[in-house]
Amino acid sequence: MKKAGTCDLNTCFLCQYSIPEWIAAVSDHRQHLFYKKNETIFQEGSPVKGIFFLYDGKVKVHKQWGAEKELIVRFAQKGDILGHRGLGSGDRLYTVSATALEDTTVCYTELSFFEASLKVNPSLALKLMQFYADELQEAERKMRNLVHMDVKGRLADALLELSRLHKALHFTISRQDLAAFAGTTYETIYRNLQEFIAEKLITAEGRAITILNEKKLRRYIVGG
Amino acid sequence: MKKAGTCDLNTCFLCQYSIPEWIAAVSDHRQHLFYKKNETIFQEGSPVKGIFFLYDGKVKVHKQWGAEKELIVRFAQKGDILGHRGLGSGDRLYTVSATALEDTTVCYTELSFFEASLKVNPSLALKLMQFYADELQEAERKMRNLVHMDVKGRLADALLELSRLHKALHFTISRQDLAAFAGTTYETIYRNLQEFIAEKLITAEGRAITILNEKKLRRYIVGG
DNA sequence: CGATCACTTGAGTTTAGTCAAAGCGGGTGG
DNA sequence: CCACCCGCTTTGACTAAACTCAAGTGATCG
Repeated sequence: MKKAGTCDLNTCFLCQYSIPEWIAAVSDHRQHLFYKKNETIFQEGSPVKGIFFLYDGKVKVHKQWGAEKELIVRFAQKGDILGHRGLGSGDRLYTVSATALEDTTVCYTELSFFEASLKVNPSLALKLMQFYADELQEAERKMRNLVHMDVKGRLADALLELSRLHKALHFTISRQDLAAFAGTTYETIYRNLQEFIAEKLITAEGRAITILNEKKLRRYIVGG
Repeated sequence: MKKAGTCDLNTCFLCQYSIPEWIAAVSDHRQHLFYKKNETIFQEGSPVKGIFFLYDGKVKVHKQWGAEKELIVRFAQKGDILGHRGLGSGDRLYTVSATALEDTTVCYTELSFFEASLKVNPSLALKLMQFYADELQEAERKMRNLVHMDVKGRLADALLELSRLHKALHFTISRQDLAAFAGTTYETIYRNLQEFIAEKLITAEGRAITILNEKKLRRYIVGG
């Protein structure tokens, strides 16, 4: 990780919702940090120091289980907030890790300054609240899927979500990460991807995946 | 559901965090509603009209899957907020249902008034944000458990959480609900409960469950 | 007294997780 | 240049957890 220049005011959450009186303070308190591919931005269990806004790059947010296993909770895109799970009422420890999937630039703010911003700026707090509400809904939808859908359905859901995130039918992801995102194992993902390829719903060349038939893919998500 | 009297100012979230100028308005805009056991408070998929605060009773918050299957997302206790998932940025539809587990009184507020309160009262918004952050953490922890823990571990976790919610080692819950909470089926829960009983970690008389050995129960939650 | 409903138990099936091994570049250093 | 090693992919075989189905049991209620 190394430091870099400053952030244009309209990319991140914090800046977009800054009230005029506060813009100067925001400029003073934020800094740009640069992370290389595969570098850890923060680690589950370590104390929360600050909040990150993703300025450029891709980041996975994941929870560990034992040494080997993980669950990817979310992929963050440009403009997204990172580290906000630390704002709860419990211990100030990260409950997830964040790892750069490509070279990534973030806009970083000390926790204390961010909390001060929230107090001073109700519309920021409101916006953040809304963001949480959305994340919570999504998390609960995923929980239901994990319980009631089979792996193939979850994989279809994961692929469609990735496509939505990238705003394209084509994107890149390792099978390992796909497995951790769909909540299953490498081999199972491998076999199910093969099936989707055989059905001509997708193509895959290494990590590059293209969705060919979104509609049929979506059928796997229905269930009862 | 029928209407009832008014709410003492200190039970719910909304009232506790009311700023002085707003208390009169809060009094005008809230009302008490009474729900009988098993009555639906709101239904997944229907439009969000307002926010509820649980004044007395127990409520399950659940997501449906097909006709038969459900997942219980959370049990609400006195003072808890209900319906807050509707505050996200998407459609204003409930993404979960809420059903009274016993006779229940709630303090109800129109959505528009609640949103106005949030704008006027930053500490309410902040408090709610923190609440969401906690819920999100918990939801993500549960997701990880669903993926990586076996049923016995999830049941142990569910039992301990219920005990924590009731602030007692003794509580009452149907096996059906226990299954929906742990993300599994009736029969599987039944068999695993038998095992816990055989190991003298709990007792169960019908729906009444008592935890005998919290420490050993907790061991089932560890995993890797 | 029959019907209904939840509880209890057994048996069979299935999905997906585990383990193991072979294949396949691609890069590195001898 | 070749041999080797590493990491990822591919595939097969086995295993086990837990879901499903089905049927028996017992209690309750009209």
